[in-house]
Amino acid sequence: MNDLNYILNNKEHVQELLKRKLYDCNLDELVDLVAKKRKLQQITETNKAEQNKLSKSVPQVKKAGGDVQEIFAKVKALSNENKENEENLKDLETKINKIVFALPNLPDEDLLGGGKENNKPIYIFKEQPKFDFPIKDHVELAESLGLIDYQRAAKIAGNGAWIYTGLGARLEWALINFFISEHIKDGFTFILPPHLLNYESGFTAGQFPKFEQDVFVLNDFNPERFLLPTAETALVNLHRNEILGDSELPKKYFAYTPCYRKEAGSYRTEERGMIRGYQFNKVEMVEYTKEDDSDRAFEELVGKAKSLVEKLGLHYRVSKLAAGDCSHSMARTYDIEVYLPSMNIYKEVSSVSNARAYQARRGMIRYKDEEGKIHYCHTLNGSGLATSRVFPAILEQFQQKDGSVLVPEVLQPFMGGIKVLKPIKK
RNA sequence: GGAGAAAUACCCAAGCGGUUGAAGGGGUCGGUCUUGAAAACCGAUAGUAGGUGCAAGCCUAGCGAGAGUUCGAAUCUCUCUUUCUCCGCCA
Repeated sequence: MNDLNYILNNKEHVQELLKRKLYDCNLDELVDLVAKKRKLQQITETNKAEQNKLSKSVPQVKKAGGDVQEIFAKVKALSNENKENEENLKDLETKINKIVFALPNLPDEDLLGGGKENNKPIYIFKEQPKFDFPIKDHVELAESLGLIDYQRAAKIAGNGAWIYTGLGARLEWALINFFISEHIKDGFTFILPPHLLNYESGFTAGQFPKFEQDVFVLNDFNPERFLLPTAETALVNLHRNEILGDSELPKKYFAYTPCYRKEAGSYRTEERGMIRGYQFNKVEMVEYTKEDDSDRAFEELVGKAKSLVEKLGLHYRVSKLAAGDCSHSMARTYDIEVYLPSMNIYKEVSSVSNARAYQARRGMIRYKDEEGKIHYCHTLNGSGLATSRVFPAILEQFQQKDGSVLVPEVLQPFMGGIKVLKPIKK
Protein backbone atom coordinates (compact mmCIF):
# COMPACT_ATOMS: atom_id res chain seq x y z
CA MET A 1 0.00 0.00 0.00
CA ASN A 2 1.29 3.39 -0.93
CA ASP A 3 1.03 6.56 1.11
CA LEU A 4 -2.37 7.97 0.20
CA ASN A 5 -1.39 11.58 0.82
CA TYR A 6 1.68 11.14 -1.35
CA ILE A 7 -0.50 9.83 -4.15
CA LEU A 8 -2.88 12.74 -3.81
CA ASN A 9 -0.13 15.33 -3.83
CA ASN A 10 1.89 13.76 -6.64
CA LYS A 11 -0.77 12.30 -8.84
CA GLU A 12 0.97 12.75 -12.20
CA HIS A 13 4.27 11.47 -10.96
CA VAL A 14 2.68 8.42 -9.36
CA GLN A 15 0.83 7.64 -12.58
CA GLU A 16 4.07 7.96 -14.50
CA LEU A 17 5.94 5.68 -12.09
CA LEU A 18 3.19 3.07 -12.18
CA LYS A 19 3.26 3.21 -15.96
CA ARG A 20 6.90 2.15 -15.81
CA LYS A 21 5.58 -0.82 -13.90
CA LEU A 22 3.20 -1.46 -16.78
CA TYR A 23 0.27 -0.43 -14.61
CA ASP A 24 -1.84 2.08 -16.42
CA CYS A 25 -4.21 4.00 -14.26
CA ASN A 26 -6.02 7.24 -13.94
CA LEU A 27 -6.05 8.45 -10.38
CA ASP A 28 -8.58 11.22 -10.92
CA GLU A 29 -11.36 9.06 -9.55
CA LEU A 30 -9.34 8.33 -6.44
CA VAL A 31 -8.57 11.99 -5.82
CA ASP A 32 -12.21 12.79 -6.25
CA LEU A 33 -13.37 10.03 -3.92
CA VAL A 34 -10.95 11.04 -1.20
CA ALA A 35 -12.01 14.68 -1.41
CA LYS A 36 -15.64 13.62 -1.10
CA LYS A 37 -14.87 11.33 1.78
CA ARG A 38 -12.93 13.90 3.76
CA LYS A 39 -15.63 16.50 3.32
CA LEU A 40 -18.33 14.12 4.49
CA GLN A 41 -16.11 13.00 7.33
CA GLN A 42 -15.84 16.58 8.57
CA ILE A 43 -19.58 17.01 8.60
CA THR A 44 -20.17 13.67 10.26
CA GLU A 45 -17.61 14.27 12.96
CA THR A 46 -18.98 17.69 13.80
CA ASN A 47 -22.44 16.18 14.08
CA LYS A 48 -21.13 13.39 16.19
CA ALA A 49 -19.42 15.84 18.53
CA GLU A 50 -22.70 17.68 18.99
CA GLN A 51 -24.55 14.45 19.56
CA ASN A 52 -22.04 13.26 22.15
CA LYS A 53 -22.23 16.55 23.97
CA LEU A 54 -26.02 16.45 24.16
CA SER A 55 -26.05 12.85 25.30
CA LYS A 56 -23.60 13.60 28.02
CA SER A 57 -25.78 16.39 29.38
CA VAL A 58 -28.69 14.03 30.01
CA PRO A 59 -27.76 13.00 33.57
CA GLN A 60 -27.27 16.60 34.72
CA VAL A 61 -30.50 17.76 33.17
CA LYS A 62 -32.29 14.82 34.72
CA LYS A 63 -30.85 15.61 38.10
CA ALA A 64 -31.90 19.22 37.76
CA GLY A 65 -35.39 18.05 36.87
CA GLY A 66 -35.29 19.47 33.35
CA ASP A 67 -37.08 18.09 30.31
CA VAL A 68 -35.07 15.28 28.88
CA GLN A 69 -37.44 14.37 26.07
CA GLU A 70 -36.40 17.38 24.08
CA ILE A 71 -32.77 16.31 24.16
CA PHE A 72 -33.72 12.78 23.19
CA ALA A 73 -35.51 14.07 20.14
CA LYS A 74 -32.58 16.25 19.12
CA VAL A 75 -30.06 13.48 19.52
CA LYS A 76 -32.28 11.08 17.68
CA ALA A 77 -32.50 13.47 14.76
CA LEU A 78 -28.73 13.95 14.68
CA SER A 79 -28.21 10.26 14.98
CA ASN A 80 -30.47 9.52 12.04
CA GLU A 81 -28.69 12.06 9.94
CA ASN A 82 -25.36 10.58 10.87
CA LYS A 83 -26.43 7.06 10.16
CA GLU A 84 -26.90 7.96 6.55
CA ASN A 85 -23.61 9.86 6.45
CA GLU A 86 -21.79 6.96 7.98
CA GLU A 87 -23.18 4.58 5.43
CA ASN A 88 -22.05 6.86 2.64
CA LEU A 89 -18.67 7.20 4.28
CA LYS A 90 -18.27 3.46 4.48
CA ASP A 91 -19.27 3.20 0.87
CA LEU A 92 -16.69 5.80 -0.16
CA GLU A 93 -14.05 4.09 1.90
CA THR A 94 -14.74 0.74 0.27
CA LYS A 95 -14.35 2.34 -3.14
CA ILE A 96 -11.13 4.09 -2.12
CA ASN A 97 -9.68 0.94 -0.61
CA LYS A 98 -10.52 -1.05 -3.68
CA ILE A 99 -8.35 1.27 -5.72
CA VAL A 100 -5.56 1.84 -3.21
CA PHE A 101 -5.18 -1.78 -2.14
CA ALA A 102 -4.81 -2.84 -5.75
CA LEU A 103 -2.13 -0.29 -6.62
CA PRO A 104 1.31 -1.82 -6.98
CA ASN A 105 4.26 -0.47 -5.07
CA LEU A 106 6.00 2.47 -6.72
CA PRO A 107 9.23 1.41 -8.41
CA ASP A 108 12.49 3.05 -7.40
CA GLU A 109 13.28 6.05 -9.60
CA ASP A 110 16.40 4.53 -11.12
CA LEU A 111 14.67 1.49 -12.58
CA LEU A 112 14.06 1.20 -16.30
CA GLY A 113 10.42 1.05 -17.30
CA GLY A 114 8.93 -1.90 -19.10
CA GLY A 115 9.04 -5.65 -18.61
CA LYS A 116 11.51 -8.52 -18.72
CA GLU A 117 13.09 -7.32 -21.96
CA ASN A 118 14.56 -4.40 -20.04
CA ASN A 119 16.16 -6.43 -17.27
CA LYS A 120 19.88 -5.73 -17.12
CA PRO A 121 22.54 -8.20 -16.05
CA ILE A 122 24.81 -6.26 -13.70
CA TYR A 123 27.12 -8.98 -12.45
CA ILE A 124 28.39 -12.29 -13.78
CA PHE A 125 30.20 -14.98 -11.84
CA LYS A 126 32.47 -17.43 -13.65
CA GLU A 127 32.31 -18.33 -17.31
CA GLN A 128 29.67 -20.45 -18.95
CA PRO A 129 30.81 -24.04 -18.45
CA LYS A 130 32.10 -25.75 -21.62
CA PHE A 131 31.55 -29.42 -22.32
CA ASP A 132 33.46 -31.62 -24.76
CA PHE A 133 30.73 -34.24 -24.75
CA PRO A 134 26.99 -34.22 -25.43
CA ILE A 135 25.36 -32.91 -22.31
CA LYS A 136 22.28 -34.23 -20.59
CA ASP A 137 19.52 -32.13 -19.13
CA HIS A 138 18.70 -32.25 -15.45
CA VAL A 139 15.71 -34.54 -15.89
CA GLU A 140 17.81 -37.16 -17.62
CA LEU A 141 20.57 -36.78 -15.05
CA ALA A 142 18.23 -36.90 -12.06
CA GLU A 143 16.71 -40.11 -13.36
CA SER A 144 19.94 -41.81 -14.38
CA LEU A 145 21.49 -40.95 -11.03
CA GLY A 146 18.41 -42.13 -9.19
CA LEU A 147 17.80 -38.78 -7.52
CA ILE A 148 14.28 -37.99 -8.61
CA ASP A 149 11.29 -40.18 -9.36
CA TYR A 150 8.91 -38.38 -11.67
CA GLN A 151 6.71 -41.35 -12.58
CA ARG A 152 5.77 -42.34 -9.08
CA ALA A 153 5.24 -38.67 -8.21
CA ALA A 154 2.61 -38.50 -10.92
CA LYS A 155 1.08 -41.67 -9.53
CA ILE A 156 0.81 -40.56 -5.93
CA ALA A 157 0.27 -36.83 -6.41
CA GLY A 158 -0.60 -35.91 -9.99
CA ASN A 159 1.16 -33.51 -12.28
CA GLY A 160 3.50 -30.73 -11.21
CA ALA A 161 5.20 -32.90 -8.59
CA TRP A 162 8.38 -34.90 -8.11
CA ILE A 163 9.85 -37.16 -5.49
CA TYR A 164 13.38 -36.87 -4.16
CA THR A 165 14.71 -40.34 -3.60
CA GLY A 166 17.80 -41.58 -1.78
CA LEU A 167 20.79 -39.43 -2.65
CA GLY A 168 18.44 -36.96 -4.35
CA ALA A 169 16.73 -36.35 -1.03
CA ARG A 170 20.11 -36.09 0.65
CA LEU A 171 21.36 -33.58 -1.91
CA GLU A 172 18.21 -31.50 -1.49
CA TRP A 173 18.52 -31.63 2.27
CA ALA A 174 22.23 -30.84 2.11
CA LEU A 175 21.42 -27.67 0.17
CA ILE A 176 18.87 -26.62 2.76
CA ASN A 177 21.27 -27.40 5.60
CA PHE A 178 24.07 -25.51 3.91
CA PHE A 179 21.89 -22.44 3.46
CA ILE A 180 20.66 -22.63 7.03
CA SER A 181 24.16 -22.88 8.44
CA GLU A 182 25.29 -19.85 6.42
CA HIS A 183 22.39 -17.72 7.64
CA ILE A 184 22.98 -18.72 11.22
CA LYS A 185 26.63 -17.73 10.79
CA ASP A 186 25.46 -14.31 9.58
CA GLY A 187 23.36 -13.80 12.68
CA PHE A 188 19.93 -14.23 11.14
CA THR A 189 17.20 -15.71 13.36
CA PHE A 190 15.92 -19.11 12.27
CA ILE A 191 12.14 -19.40 12.03
CA LEU A 192 9.97 -22.39 11.24
CA PRO A 193 6.57 -20.84 10.61
CA PRO A 194 3.18 -22.44 10.07
CA HIS A 195 2.40 -23.15 6.43
CA LEU A 196 -1.28 -22.31 6.73
CA LEU A 197 -1.77 -18.59 7.06
CA ASN A 198 -4.75 -16.33 7.48
CA TYR A 199 -6.12 -13.68 5.16
CA GLU A 200 -4.51 -10.74 6.95
CA SER A 201 -1.10 -12.24 6.38
CA GLY A 202 -1.82 -12.54 2.68
CA PHE A 203 -3.05 -8.99 2.62
CA THR A 204 0.01 -7.57 4.33
CA ALA A 205 2.43 -9.41 2.06
CA GLY A 206 0.47 -8.20 -0.94
CA GLN A 207 -0.97 -11.50 -2.14
CA PHE A 208 -4.49 -10.35 -1.44
CA PRO A 209 -6.73 -9.00 -2.75
CA LYS A 210 -5.13 -9.12 -6.21
CA PHE A 211 -3.41 -12.48 -6.46
CA GLU A 212 -5.82 -14.80 -4.74
CA GLN A 213 -5.81 -17.07 -7.80
CA ASP A 214 -2.11 -17.84 -7.38
CA VAL A 215 -2.33 -19.48 -3.98
CA PHE A 216 -4.10 -22.55 -2.61
CA VAL A 217 -6.97 -21.36 -0.48
CA LEU A 218 -8.45 -23.74 2.07
CA ASN A 219 -12.05 -22.93 2.70
CA ASP A 220 -12.56 -25.65 5.29
CA PHE A 221 -11.46 -23.01 7.71
CA ASN A 222 -13.59 -20.14 8.86
CA PRO A 223 -12.23 -17.68 8.01
CA GLU A 224 -10.31 -19.19 5.12
CA ARG A 225 -6.63 -19.94 5.25
CA PHE A 226 -4.12 -20.46 2.51
CA LEU A 227 -0.92 -22.37 1.95
CA LEU A 228 2.01 -20.01 1.97
CA PRO A 229 3.44 -19.39 -1.48
CA THR A 230 6.74 -18.34 0.11
CA ALA A 231 8.03 -18.05 3.66
CA GLU A 232 8.21 -14.31 3.06
CA THR A 233 4.47 -14.20 3.67
CA ALA A 234 4.96 -15.63 7.13
CA LEU A 235 8.12 -13.73 8.04
CA VAL A 236 6.84 -10.38 6.93
CA ASN A 237 3.81 -10.83 9.17
CA LEU A 238 5.73 -11.66 12.32
CA HIS A 239 5.51 -8.06 13.47
CA ARG A 240 2.20 -7.12 11.92
CA ASN A 241 0.31 -4.60 14.09
CA GLU A 242 3.35 -4.04 16.24
CA ILE A 243 5.42 -1.04 17.15
CA LEU A 244 9.04 -2.09 17.44
CA GLY A 245 11.56 -0.29 19.59
CA ASP A 246 14.23 1.88 18.04
CA SER A 247 17.01 -0.46 19.10
CA GLU A 248 15.29 -3.62 17.84
CA LEU A 249 15.99 -2.78 14.21
CA PRO A 250 17.21 -4.14 11.92
CA LYS A 251 15.53 -7.49 12.49
CA LYS A 252 16.91 -10.33 10.41
CA TYR A 253 15.05 -13.58 9.91
CA PHE A 254 15.21 -16.60 7.70
CA ALA A 255 12.95 -19.58 7.37
CA TYR A 256 12.86 -22.84 5.56
CA THR A 257 9.49 -23.89 4.15
CA PRO A 258 8.10 -25.60 1.15
CA CYS A 259 6.33 -23.07 -1.05
CA TYR A 260 2.94 -23.90 -2.51
CA ARG A 261 1.88 -22.21 -5.71
CA LYS A 262 -0.83 -22.65 -8.26
CA GLU A 263 1.13 -20.96 -11.02
CA ALA A 264 -1.97 -21.03 -13.18
CA GLY A 265 -1.19 -21.05 -16.88
CA SER A 266 2.51 -21.62 -16.47
CA TYR A 267 4.98 -22.59 -19.16
CA ARG A 268 4.58 -26.28 -18.61
CA THR A 269 6.15 -27.69 -21.76
CA GLU A 270 9.27 -25.55 -21.63
CA GLU A 271 9.78 -26.08 -17.96
CA ARG A 272 9.82 -29.79 -17.55
CA GLY A 273 11.42 -31.56 -14.67
CA MET A 274 11.70 -29.62 -11.45
CA ILE A 275 11.75 -26.08 -12.71
CA ARG A 276 8.16 -25.33 -11.81
CA GLY A 277 5.91 -27.40 -9.60
CA TYR A 278 3.08 -26.89 -7.15
CA GLN A 279 5.53 -27.26 -4.31
CA PHE A 280 9.19 -26.47 -3.95
CA ASN A 281 11.66 -25.91 -1.15
CA LYS A 282 13.04 -22.53 -0.35
CA VAL A 283 15.01 -20.85 2.37
CA GLU A 284 13.89 -17.26 2.62
CA MET A 285 15.41 -14.23 4.29
CA VAL A 286 13.47 -11.21 5.53
CA GLU A 287 14.74 -8.01 7.07
CA TYR A 288 12.88 -5.26 8.87
CA THR A 289 14.72 -1.94 8.85
CA LYS A 290 14.30 1.76 9.44
CA GLU A 291 13.54 3.77 6.31
CA ASP A 292 17.07 4.99 5.79
CA ASP A 293 18.62 1.58 6.33
CA SER A 294 16.81 -0.45 3.70
CA ASP A 295 19.27 0.24 0.89
CA ARG A 296 22.03 -1.16 3.05
CA ALA A 297 19.89 -4.20 3.89
CA PHE A 298 19.13 -4.72 0.22
CA GLU A 299 22.81 -4.89 -0.61
CA GLU A 300 23.32 -7.24 2.30
CA LEU A 301 20.65 -9.64 1.07
CA VAL A 302 21.90 -9.54 -2.51
CA GLY A 303 25.39 -10.19 -1.20
CA LYS A 304 24.22 -13.14 0.85
CA ALA A 305 22.33 -14.73 -2.02
CA LYS A 306 25.34 -14.24 -4.30
CA SER A 307 27.73 -15.75 -1.83
CA LEU A 308 25.61 -18.90 -1.53
CA VAL A 309 25.63 -19.53 -5.27
CA GLU A 310 29.32 -18.68 -5.43
CA LYS A 311 30.20 -21.08 -2.66
CA LEU A 312 28.41 -23.76 -4.62
CA GLY A 313 30.63 -22.82 -7.54
CA LEU A 314 27.81 -22.23 -10.00
CA HIS A 315 28.00 -19.89 -12.95
CA TYR A 316 25.30 -17.29 -12.49
CA ARG A 317 24.42 -13.68 -13.09
CA VAL A 318 22.62 -10.94 -11.24
CA SER A 319 19.90 -9.07 -13.09
CA LYS A 320 18.53 -5.73 -12.11
CA LEU A 321 14.87 -6.03 -12.94
CA ALA A 322 13.01 -3.46 -14.94
CA ALA A 323 10.15 -1.83 -13.07
CA GLY A 324 7.55 -3.95 -14.82
CA ASP A 325 9.20 -7.22 -13.88
CA CYS A 326 9.42 -6.40 -10.17
CA SER A 327 6.62 -8.02 -8.32
CA HIS A 328 3.53 -6.13 -7.32
CA SER A 329 4.60 -5.29 -3.77
CA MET A 330 8.19 -4.43 -4.49
CA ALA A 331 9.98 -1.18 -5.25
CA ARG A 332 13.14 -2.86 -6.43
CA THR A 333 14.22 -6.38 -7.28
CA TYR A 334 17.48 -8.07 -8.26
CA ASP A 335 17.31 -11.63 -9.49
CA ILE A 336 20.11 -14.10 -9.02
CA GLU A 337 19.92 -16.37 -12.05
CA VAL A 338 21.77 -19.60 -12.40
CA TYR A 339 22.81 -21.03 -15.74
CA LEU A 340 21.19 -24.18 -17.11
CA PRO A 341 23.36 -25.46 -19.97
CA SER A 342 20.74 -27.79 -21.44
CA MET A 343 18.38 -24.92 -22.13
CA ASN A 344 21.09 -22.30 -22.45
CA ILE A 345 19.11 -20.01 -20.18
CA TYR A 346 19.45 -18.37 -16.81
CA LYS A 347 16.83 -19.31 -14.22
CA GLU A 348 16.02 -17.44 -11.05
CA VAL A 349 17.27 -19.02 -7.83
CA SER A 350 16.84 -15.95 -5.75
CA SER A 351 14.86 -12.80 -5.97
CA VAL A 352 15.89 -10.05 -3.60
CA SER A 353 13.47 -7.19 -3.14
CA ASN A 354 12.92 -4.05 -1.19
CA ALA A 355 9.26 -3.43 -0.44
CA ARG A 356 10.11 -0.17 1.32
CA ALA A 357 7.03 0.77 3.40
CA TYR A 358 4.50 -0.92 1.13
CA GLN A 359 3.99 -4.04 3.21
CA ALA A 360 4.55 -2.21 6.49
CA ARG A 361 1.70 0.14 5.66
CA ARG A 362 -0.61 -2.74 4.84
CA GLY A 363 0.28 -4.55 8.05
CA MET A 364 0.89 -1.60 10.37
CA ILE A 365 4.47 -2.62 11.00
CA ARG A 366 6.04 0.36 12.74
CA TYR A 367 8.85 1.43 14.97
CA LYS A 368 9.24 4.22 17.48
CA ASP A 369 12.32 6.36 17.13
CA GLU A 370 14.31 7.83 20.00
CA GLU A 371 12.06 10.88 20.12
CA GLY A 372 8.97 8.70 20.37
CA LYS A 373 7.85 9.36 16.81
CA ILE A 374 6.20 6.50 14.94
CA HIS A 375 7.48 5.43 11.53
CA TYR A 376 6.71 2.60 9.16
CA CYS A 377 9.42 0.00 8.88
CA HIS A 378 10.85 -1.08 5.59
CA THR A 379 10.63 -4.76 4.75
CA LEU A 380 12.95 -6.66 2.46
CA ASN A 381 13.08 -10.23 1.38
CA GLY A 382 15.32 -12.47 -0.60
CA SER A 383 15.52 -16.14 -1.33
CA GLY A 384 18.51 -17.76 0.16
CA LEU A 385 17.95 -19.90 -1.93
CA ALA A 386 15.28 -21.82 -3.81
CA THR A 387 16.58 -25.36 -4.10
CA SER A 388 14.45 -26.44 -7.02
CA ARG A 389 16.53 -24.32 -9.39
CA VAL A 390 19.88 -24.88 -7.73
CA PHE A 391 19.50 -28.66 -7.82
CA PRO A 392 19.15 -28.85 -11.63
CA ALA A 393 21.92 -26.29 -12.08
CA ILE A 394 24.29 -28.43 -10.02
CA LEU A 395 23.39 -31.53 -12.03
CA GLU A 396 23.81 -29.80 -15.35
CA GLN A 397 26.83 -27.61 -14.65
CA PHE A 398 28.82 -30.25 -12.80
CA GLN A 399 28.03 -33.24 -15.02
CA GLN A 400 30.93 -35.34 -16.25
CA LYS A 401 31.54 -37.26 -19.44
CA ASP A 402 30.83 -40.58 -17.70
CA GLY A 403 27.38 -39.37 -16.66
CA SER A 404 28.34 -38.70 -13.05
CA VAL A 405 27.95 -35.39 -11.23
CA LEU A 406 30.42 -33.76 -8.87
CA VAL A 407 29.00 -32.66 -5.54
CA PRO A 408 30.01 -29.09 -4.62
CA GLU A 409 32.57 -29.14 -1.85
CA VAL A 410 30.47 -27.08 0.56
CA LEU A 411 27.71 -29.69 0.38
CA GLN A 412 29.89 -32.70 1.00
CA PRO A 413 29.93 -32.36 4.81
CA PHE A 414 26.14 -32.35 4.72
CA MET A 415 26.10 -35.51 2.60
CA GLY A 416 28.31 -37.74 4.65
CA GLY A 417 31.33 -36.89 2.55
CA ILE A 418 29.93 -38.06 -0.77
CA LYS A 419 31.88 -36.36 -3.57
CA VAL A 420 30.40 -37.84 -6.72
CA LEU A 421 26.93 -38.91 -7.72
CA LYS A 422 27.22 -41.93 -10.00
CA PRO A 423 24.73 -43.36 -12.48
CA ILE A 424 22.78 -46.28 -11.12
CA LYS A 425 22.40 -49.51 -13.04
CA LYS A 426 18.87 -50.42 -13.93
C1' G B 1 -14.88 -33.09 17.93
C1' G B 2 -18.04 -32.20 22.90
C1' A B 3 -18.82 -29.07 27.53
C1' G B 4 -17.63 -24.76 30.23
C1' A B 5 -15.05 -20.00 31.34
C1' A B 6 -12.75 -15.72 29.65
C1' A B 7 -10.88 -11.34 26.39
C1' U B 8 -10.62 -3.91 29.52
C1' A B 9 -4.63 0.39 28.68
C1' C B 10 2.83 -1.69 29.45
C1' C B 11 1.12 -5.72 33.29
C1' C B 12 -2.66 -7.21 37.00
C1' A B 13 -7.51 -5.74 37.70
C1' A B 14 -12.56 -2.92 38.95
C1' G B 15 -16.69 -1.61 36.29
C1' C B 16 -22.41 -4.94 34.06
C1' G B 17 -26.92 1.22 30.66
C1' G B 18 -25.61 7.90 31.56
C1' U B 19 -20.83 13.53 34.56
C1' U B 20 -16.31 6.21 32.65
C1' G B 21 -12.07 7.02 27.47
C1' A B 22 -12.20 3.97 32.05
C1' A B 23 -11.45 3.00 39.78
C1' G B 24 -7.41 0.58 42.26
C1' G B 25 -2.62 -1.73 42.26
C1' G B 26 2.06 -2.80 39.91
C1' G B 27 5.54 -0.96 36.50
C1' U B 28 7.92 3.15 34.14
C1' C B 29 9.45 8.34 34.34
C1' G B 30 10.26 12.90 37.36
C1' G B 31 10.76 14.92 42.32
C1' U B 32 11.35 15.20 47.99
C1' C B 33 14.35 12.85 51.66
C1' U B 34 19.59 10.56 51.56
C1' U B 35 26.82 11.08 51.08
C1' G B 36 24.67 7.39 47.46
C1' A B 37 21.03 3.60 47.16
C1' A B 38 16.73 1.24 49.24
C1' A B 39 12.30 2.42 51.77
C1' A B 40 8.66 6.10 52.40
C1' C B 41 6.17 10.17 50.43
C1' C B 42 4.62 13.64 46.30
C1' G B 43 3.73 14.18 41.11
C1' A B 44 3.30 12.40 36.05
C1' U B 45 1.88 8.35 32.69
C1' A B 46 -3.38 5.37 26.91
C1' G B 47 -0.88 3.87 23.16
C1' U B 48 -2.88 4.17 18.23
C1' A B 49 -5.59 5.34 13.57
C1' G B 50 -8.06 9.11 10.75
C1' G B 51 -9.40 14.26 10.05
C1' U B 52 -8.26 19.52 10.87
C1' G B 53 -4.68 23.38 11.93
C1' C B 54 1.60 27.15 10.59
C1' A B 55 1.54 25.52 15.46
C1' A B 56 -0.17 24.80 20.50
C1' G B 57 -4.18 22.22 19.98
C1' C B 58 -9.04 20.55 18.64
C1' C B 59 -12.50 16.78 16.68
C1' U B 60 -13.80 11.54 15.53
C1' A B 61 -12.98 6.30 16.26
C1' G B 62 -11.31 2.93 19.84
C1' C B 63 -12.68 -1.79 26.38
C1' G B 64 -10.85 -9.05 21.10
C1' A B 65 -13.49 -8.22 15.74
C1' G B 66 -18.08 -7.21 13.28
C1' A B 67 -23.31 -6.26 13.45
C1' G B 68 -27.71 -4.90 16.39
C1' U B 69 -30.98 -2.71 20.52
C1' U B 70 -31.08 2.40 22.84
C1' C B 71 -31.74 9.35 23.13
C1' G B 72 -27.09 7.13 25.21
C1' A B 73 -23.20 0.75 25.21
C1' A B 74 -16.98 -1.48 28.10
C1' U B 75 -21.88 -2.69 30.26
C1' C B 76 -27.78 -5.67 26.89
C1' U B 77 -28.51 -9.10 22.15
C1' C B 78 -26.41 -11.83 17.93
C1' U B 79 -22.28 -13.69 14.88
C1' C B 80 -17.18 -14.57 14.54
C1' U B 81 -12.07 -14.97 16.39
C1' U B 82 -8.64 -16.07 20.11
C1' U B 83 -7.11 -17.97 24.94
C1' C B 84 -7.80 -21.14 29.20
C1' U B 85 -10.02 -25.63 31.85
C1' C B 86 -12.26 -30.48 31.48
C1' C B 87 -13.61 -34.73 28.23
C1' G B 88 -12.68 -37.38 23.59
C1' C B 89 -9.09 -38.32 19.68
C1' C B 90 -4.19 -38.17 18.20
C1' A B 91 1.67 -37.28 16.12
